[in-house]
Amino acid sequence: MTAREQSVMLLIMLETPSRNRQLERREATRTEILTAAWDLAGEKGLADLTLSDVGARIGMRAPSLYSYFDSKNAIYDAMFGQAWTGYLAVIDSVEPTLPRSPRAGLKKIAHTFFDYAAADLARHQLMNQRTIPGFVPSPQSYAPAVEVLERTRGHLARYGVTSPDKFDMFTALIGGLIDAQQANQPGGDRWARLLDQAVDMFADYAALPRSRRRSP
Amino acid sequence: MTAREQSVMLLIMLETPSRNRQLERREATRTEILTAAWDLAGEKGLADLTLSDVGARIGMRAPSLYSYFDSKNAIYDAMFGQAWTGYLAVIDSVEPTLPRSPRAGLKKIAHTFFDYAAADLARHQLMNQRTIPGFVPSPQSYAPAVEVLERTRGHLARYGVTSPDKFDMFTALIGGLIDAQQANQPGGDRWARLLDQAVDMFADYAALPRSRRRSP
DNA sequence: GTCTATACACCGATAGAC
DNA sequence: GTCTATCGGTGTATAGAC
Repeated sequence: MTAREQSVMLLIMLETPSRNRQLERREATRTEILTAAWDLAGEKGLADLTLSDVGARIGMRAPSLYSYFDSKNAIYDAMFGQAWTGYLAVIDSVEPTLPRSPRAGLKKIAHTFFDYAAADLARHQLMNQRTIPGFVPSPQSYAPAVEVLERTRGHLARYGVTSPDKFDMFTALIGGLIDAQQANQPGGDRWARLLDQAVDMFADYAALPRSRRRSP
Repeated sequence: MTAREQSVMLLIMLETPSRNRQLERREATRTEILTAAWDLAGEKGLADLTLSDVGARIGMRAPSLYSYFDSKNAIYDAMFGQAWTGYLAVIDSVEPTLPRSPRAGLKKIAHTFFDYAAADLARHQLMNQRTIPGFVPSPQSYAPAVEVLERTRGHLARYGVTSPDKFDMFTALIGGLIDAQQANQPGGDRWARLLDQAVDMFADYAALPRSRRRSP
């Protein structure tokens, strides 16, 4: 390390306290904006989100939001990242309790994802549909989505579902139940009730053992 | 029939030719508007449809469209009706060629619906998702959607799928493949390839015969 | 550095001239 | 029936107050 590098580092260290407080305040406001955005997306619909409404909800004018986000699409992008990061946290909390039995495990995974998607239509649309024209998540925001996919792939592999086609079939099946529920009867349980049957149907197709009493 | 009623009727009959021409012209313009709307929805996204663009495409100003539709939502509504009426026509043409075998029949139905939905993302979103906040189809436009559902229910019943739960499972399964394809890889075939496997999986679950050689 | 004020181009919708 | 003009909105951008 050169002398110049040392002095630069010292400067950074000295500045760090106030700098951290600024960054923390900024991050807190960003979070406040996103919370307001989620609320409004839930109330008025994802596509009807307006910067005026978001600003008004936290005592700000619309243009002030541009101090925290580059554009409206940047807000959608941050929401996209939050949604998938949030589900990653759900996975973290559920993972230790996953049962050993393949069918029970797949059911737990299916219910967990279904419940997360069904709890918020706007979030589901942002995560899993192309509701906002032209919206493409940034690599940063897409990363947690990829990690969710990889983690889920690992879980299914542990249960004996190794082929990519079967994995795609599983996600499409559960996603189909979610989409049907959200599109035709949001808040209801007409398709939610079918989750366990769906998993058993898939498990038979994937030739997973029926129960621990069966052959390996 | 009173004399007054007779004269009124005569008046109507005399007026009918020109009146019909007016109505036909009006209907032609409405169709022209909807065609332009479909094109633009496909190019810019369903939610980014604007009346200015629609009007410009047919040599009209935006306000002039209000002579043919009460609102932008009324245009969406008419498009919704067209989409489902169009699929009803597809059903009409496919119905006579439906195979006797349950599995082959279900596969034909699945492929037919998949292809129709996959051919147009905007149409799929309007038909099967809640992309436009607050949009609720009118009873008039919803009618063909209901008829499609009833017709399909009849087809599945003919193949031995009679329980409502199994019918919901089938539509969710095929819909899930469509949604996955449209959301993750529009225009591709990663989930389309799985259609036949999906139908077989469902047929096993619904305990449909494997082939004509089997027991009844 | 953060926010307000202001401006721009565009949206859906309405009123009224022709 | 189609137009222009207009209204209250929108997302976006910048200038400048504090």
